[in-house]
Amino acid sequence: MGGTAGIKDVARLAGVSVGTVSNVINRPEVVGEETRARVQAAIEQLGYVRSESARQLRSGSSRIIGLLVLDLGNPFFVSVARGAEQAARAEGLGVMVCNSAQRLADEADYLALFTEQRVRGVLLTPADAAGSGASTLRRNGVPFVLVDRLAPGIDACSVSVDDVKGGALATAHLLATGHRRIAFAGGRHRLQQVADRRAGALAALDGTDAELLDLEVDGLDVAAGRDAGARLLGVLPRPTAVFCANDLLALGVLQAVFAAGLRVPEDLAIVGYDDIEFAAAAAVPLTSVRQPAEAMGRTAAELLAEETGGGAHRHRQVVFEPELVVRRSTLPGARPA
Amino acid sequence: MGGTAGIKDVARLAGVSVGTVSNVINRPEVVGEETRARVQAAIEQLGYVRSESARQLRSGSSRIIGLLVLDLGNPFFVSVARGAEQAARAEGLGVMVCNSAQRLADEADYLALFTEQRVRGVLLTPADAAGSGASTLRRNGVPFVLVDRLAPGIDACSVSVDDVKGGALATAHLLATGHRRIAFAGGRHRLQQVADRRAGALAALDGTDAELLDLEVDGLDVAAGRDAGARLLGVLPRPTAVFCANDLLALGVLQAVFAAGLRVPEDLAIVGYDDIEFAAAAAVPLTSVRQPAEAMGRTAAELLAEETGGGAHRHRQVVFEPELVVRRSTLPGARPA
DNA sequence: CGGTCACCTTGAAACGATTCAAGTTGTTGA
DNA sequence: TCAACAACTTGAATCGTTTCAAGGTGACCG
Repeated sequence: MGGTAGIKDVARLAGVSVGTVSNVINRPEVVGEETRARVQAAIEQLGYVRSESARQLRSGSSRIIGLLVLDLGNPFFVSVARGAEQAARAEGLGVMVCNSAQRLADEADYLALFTEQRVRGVLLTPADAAGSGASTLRRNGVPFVLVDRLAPGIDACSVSVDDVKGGALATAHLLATGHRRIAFAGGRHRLQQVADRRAGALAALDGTDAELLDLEVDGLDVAAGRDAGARLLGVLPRPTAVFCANDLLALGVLQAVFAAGLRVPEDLAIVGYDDIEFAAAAAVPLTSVRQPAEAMGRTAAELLAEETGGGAHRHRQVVFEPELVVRRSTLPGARPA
Repeated sequence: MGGTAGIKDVARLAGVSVGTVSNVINRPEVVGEETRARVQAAIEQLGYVRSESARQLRSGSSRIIGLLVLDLGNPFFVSVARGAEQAARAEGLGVMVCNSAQRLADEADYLALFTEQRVRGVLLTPADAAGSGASTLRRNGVPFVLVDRLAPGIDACSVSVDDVKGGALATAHLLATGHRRIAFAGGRHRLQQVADRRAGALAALDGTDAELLDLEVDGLDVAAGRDAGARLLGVLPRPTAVFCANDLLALGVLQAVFAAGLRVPEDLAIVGYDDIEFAAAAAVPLTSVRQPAEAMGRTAAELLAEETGGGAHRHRQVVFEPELVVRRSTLPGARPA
């Protein structure tokens, strides 16, 4: 036992050549039945485990794909990862999940790690609008699929959701329920997704008498939401609704509203984005824009598998549709006049 | 460019031997200044990236550690992963995060993947009480640290929290706020953590006139909690409080209570476990038992680094203390007589 | 009986790095 | 002038696989 037995040891014990052992492992059908059994027995007996690095070095291809997500603390990305993992397993591939936490430096580090590992390919949720990560990969010849992001001008596959439309859906809903003074928690964030959702909101507002108040945030998590919520409540005249760039922010805003002794949706209506599971379980169940997270992960992994699978492949841009889920946090009803 | 330049190409371009290039990369201080600059330039120019599999094959040691968690959908484990990642980076190591989803078959698959990769070591949250994963790793000579689990009888490091104590804390709190009929959502689950929390609850109840009702669950997520909650409300006489094996269950129970038109804590008090961020943001903020998730991940990675770092090492069992965080879901007050 | 074929097995040449004993310079001190 | 030494560089051996041309055997056919 011990991880130290090599293919040579197996060959010696079974009384065959190393080539035959390799065949038993990789192309059992070409090996004679009796020989195969003898080799299998030797493998068992020695506890032989093949060295993936040697395999990869010689054969040139890796069995793992890298997945770099923007924020593992956001259940949305966890769902994406789950979907990717499922699809990858179906192809016999492993997934190495890493978290850039929206830091460009970390993104670069992980991409370098992936490149050194010669992973089969990378599923990337880019941390910046410029797409520096994508160009690094391109330069190094690493196949990749952009996730949660269109790839305009970048010659690659991508899987995304129409965020402009999502932002418009959310905002149209707020308009329809009578709001005219609406805040956008997300401000002028550098993430494309946030900018798109905001653009959708502006588009929905266009031609109405309603106005949008930009509320800067300094992260996209619950803590940032609490902070933004507290600031929002100080704004006069106070907006009657807030559209948050994601559900984590929305949950934070909700906490801030409660901490101030106010009510949702009476004093402030809230719309989130992503429809994570916790949005439905919140203090006041959150209206949110749902994205098909698992399907995105799955599709991305499938596109990558196709691209690196040897067959024909043309880059594709898969765009999913967002869907508004209305819950109590925007329930029309008694609001200040 | 392209990922195809090897160390030989660099050597040729720089007009030196491959040994020197290797030295520039790994031991720059032994190379003459002028040569080093020339080699660096060649590396840049060719976009050379060293092949990790070749490096690993020859040098025998990998730069990545595997982390296999029970449930990535549980923010508790995401925090553990974050902690592990931090510590790993500090040691110059990468982390490959995988999700066994509590399925033994998946656990086995991922451990096999880690073993083939010859990872530096594995951080394992075992999916069964028997510790089959641990013995697989032991048999293959892969160093590992158990996470969120004591290692009784297993000769390995471990990082855990005193779950019996946590269960006792939660239950003592319920007793102190007047409850006598308490349900335990988690039933006779095969996970050691769940069993321990239940044991702690029983211990706290010992010698009192209170009773514990086992409520089976068929997962440890929000959906299972909703289901268990619905069943709980049908039990007569209805328990006045429920202690849930984790916060996801608790959030699900909370939803079920609301769906039935009842109130928390008046009709049912709820205590969760883990104190995930969403517990505080819930419909009714949840009382919960906090575990130092990031510290656990960090410590586990450090122990592994020490064990595989070459220096002296003796296996250690690090046990953290749980801490009760009281919130509104158990606020003493009007309860049915 | 020779030729063909199917079937199985062999063994050596990669893959791309690291390592290390040995070699080459250049400098210093006696 | 030479020995000793420091500073740097070299190139071959090696890690554990996969791959593949070539070899061996026996069966079958004409």
